[in-house]
Amino acid sequence: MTLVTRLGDLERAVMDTVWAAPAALSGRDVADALSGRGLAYTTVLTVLSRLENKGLLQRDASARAHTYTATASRTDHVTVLLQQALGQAADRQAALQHFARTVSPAEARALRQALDALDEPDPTAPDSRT
Amino acid sequence: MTLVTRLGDLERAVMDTVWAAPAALSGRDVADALSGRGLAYTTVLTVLSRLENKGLLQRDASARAHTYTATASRTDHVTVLLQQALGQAADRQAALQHFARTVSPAEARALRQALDALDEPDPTAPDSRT
DNA sequence: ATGATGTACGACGGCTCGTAGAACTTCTAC
DNA sequence: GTAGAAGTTCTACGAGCCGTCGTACATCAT
Repeated sequence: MTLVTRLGDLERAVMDTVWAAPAALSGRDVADALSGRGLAYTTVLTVLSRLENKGLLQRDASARAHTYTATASRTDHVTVLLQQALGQAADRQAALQHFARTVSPAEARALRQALDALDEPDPTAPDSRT
Repeated sequence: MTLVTRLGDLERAVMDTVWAAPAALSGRDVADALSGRGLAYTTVLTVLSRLENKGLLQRDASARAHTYTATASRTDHVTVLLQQALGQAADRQAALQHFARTVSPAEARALRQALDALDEPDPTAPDSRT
């Protein structure tokens, strides 16, 4: 598996459409959502197929009009991107520390909160040792 | 300014070489460092020029053999990559929280430490107001 | 049956990247 | 001061990716 992450502009727009939708979308649905671009319908279908080949979309071909859903949530996808970016660092910890200084205060709070939650692995379970 | 970040394999190898060096490197230096690849010397020069055009390298042409240095540290570069990845998220805070759960314990500690340091803006300066 | 709707496949043009040769410009060592 | 070494610039080509469709073929409803 190579890098899963080479997305062009239109590909990203299609993924955004799929991620924003509450349910599976047909090619027609996506084409309609992107009608502002004046694309041919087949263009959208081609991109959907390519995204399926890249493993980002899953196709349901049971009906005549195939429908597509994302294989991973947008947040999961961004996490992969973040890990890939981090993988470029020589010193991952230093890179993270540098990065931490570039986030907004609200984002810093969100991060800290998530890190704190890591220390309480399962807040719903009764503590096994105290 | 578009995305500064499209690096191919060889381009990355060259950047790694430059980042790993303590001082500016000539084309010959880089070519020697990458001699394992059996590249033509001019290939290395071409890549160096492209990286300069992308803004990742700075060229010193004062001597006959031009030398190159990185315009940003590797850590800075990774930070840009991380911010770009984060920019793909619909909900940046949620993405960060999700990401926080995927880092190693040591990385989590490093992150927390950097976040804590954010609360003490300048530990070296005397407090201007107390 | 016939038009509407849908999919599959192939294709083309632009751009990026790895790759490098050819031509031109200095240095340097006799 | 001249020949070769070493450097740079320019141009180019082939592969691969991406936006973009057209055409051909399948299927469904009327």
